[in-house]
Amino acid sequence: MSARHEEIAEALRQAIDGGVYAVGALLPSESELAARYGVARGTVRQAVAALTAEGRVGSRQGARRVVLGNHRSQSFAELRSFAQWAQSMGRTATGRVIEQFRRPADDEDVLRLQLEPGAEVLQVLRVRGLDGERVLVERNVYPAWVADTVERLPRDCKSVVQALYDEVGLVFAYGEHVIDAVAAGTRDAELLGMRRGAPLLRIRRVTTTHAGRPIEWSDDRYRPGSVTFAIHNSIGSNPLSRRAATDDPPREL
Amino acid sequence: MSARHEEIAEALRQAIDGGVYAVGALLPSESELAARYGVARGTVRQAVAALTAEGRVGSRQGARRVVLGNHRSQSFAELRSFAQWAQSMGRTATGRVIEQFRRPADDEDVLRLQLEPGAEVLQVLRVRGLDGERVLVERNVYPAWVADTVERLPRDCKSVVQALYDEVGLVFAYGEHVIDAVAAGTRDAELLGMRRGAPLLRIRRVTTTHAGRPIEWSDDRYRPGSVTFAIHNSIGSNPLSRRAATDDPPREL
DNA sequence: GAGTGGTCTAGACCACCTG
DNA sequence: AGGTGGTCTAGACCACTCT
Repeated sequence: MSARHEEIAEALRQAIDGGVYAVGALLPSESELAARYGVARGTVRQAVAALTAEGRVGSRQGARRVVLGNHRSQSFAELRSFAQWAQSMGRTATGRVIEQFRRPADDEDVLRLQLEPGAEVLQVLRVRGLDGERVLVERNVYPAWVADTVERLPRDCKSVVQALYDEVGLVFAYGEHVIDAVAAGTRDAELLGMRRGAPLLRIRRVTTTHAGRPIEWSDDRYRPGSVTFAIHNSIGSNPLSRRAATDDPPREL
Repeated sequence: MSARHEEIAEALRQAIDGGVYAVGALLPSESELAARYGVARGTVRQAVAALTAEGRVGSRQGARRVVLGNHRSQSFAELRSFAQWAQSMGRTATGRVIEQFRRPADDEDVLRLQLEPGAEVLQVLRVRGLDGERVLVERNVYPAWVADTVERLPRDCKSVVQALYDEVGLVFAYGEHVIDAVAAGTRDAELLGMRRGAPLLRIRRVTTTHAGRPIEWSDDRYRPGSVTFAIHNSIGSNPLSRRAATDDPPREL
């Protein structure tokens, strides 16, 4: 938060949330903001670009920026682990390992984790909860080079992401998430206390290091109603994409 | 595509897709790209910022940019309507109005569309398909000020968004989407040819004009397997929460 | 036509990563 | 220590919107 443009962005966020600029109202022009904060116009542009990306203001050439909303929505804007996300919402995350074993990589593992055929992977099945309520079933697959460290973690480890950072300095830097819906399998139903076949929100994710090396892939199945995901979207640009059905058939683990 | 930074971004995209820069490889430095394309560094930064937002490259201070992937997923960023998105993928979208009627706004309508209590809305139930296959059930609610125009559209109108633009110059500029999973109701099941209770991916959306005025809200229920949604994600500027600066510096593998 | 945001330049300094 | 990306400046011109 030391960068000047971030300070300005935060000041504008608070002004919007505080009602100084109502929803539907116009923001001051870039030049005026530049004068007000004593910075160059480019710095103001960096600040308002952040608000635009968050969906708080809209922007079009030739017209003043418009305040679109003052929601403090928690989206995928930043890569957060479940535990970290929960914490930032002021809630308590729990986690428990149900099952954990090594096995040879199958075709899907080889593809997603960029492994050599025949490599070994570590599969972990976890149930995670929020404030004591069971919320999701998580199936992770780790390549061999992180398996040892993961296996050494306590089985009720609250945040695997945090633990791997603390233990070996491993950073979960980038993620790609694919979202769809799936019926609860027998195992899912049992673990979440729902009936078999109930709808679950599924997020399949590959996480990589800064260098783009895959650290894990995961199949997370959320009980609906406990967590929702929001995306803001403009005619300009934002990081959600829609794709036609691909070559990944659902499978039961 | 006339802006120089967009041309450069597109050139880099093609270089990545064409294998000039493999996944995991490093991009040339900003200075080198600036020299190569004969532009200032700021222009190169605009170009690579686009690639970063698309999840194609990763970026961190002090290190060269890394190629993360070469996906060719159509960006949903441009807030395309279903029909426009389908067309850009070379597929054929169909749509059919099942039911269309006016009714008084309920509490949900008033909230989402920012209406006065007692206002009238137009509700439309549509089924949409891709290449002849039924893919989603769409329930739209329009405020009175667009209802007339929507009612006049043909019942098999392929793209309502396009039609409203052509007819009255109305631009669907911003959207907020909330994603969850839901069980198919009797009506959903019937219309999509599935069994009742089957899992559907639900996206509830409010779309607004440039000025932030709501144009519609919609409850779209997708049959799983036909369309998936993807999000790219990076840790951004916020380093993975804190730890003591004295001991074990982060390592990268 | 006046005002606004979008693009672009040509510098500068700093924070950070890597050898 | 040298290179790289992140921040910032102070201009300029253009495309667009608004009235």
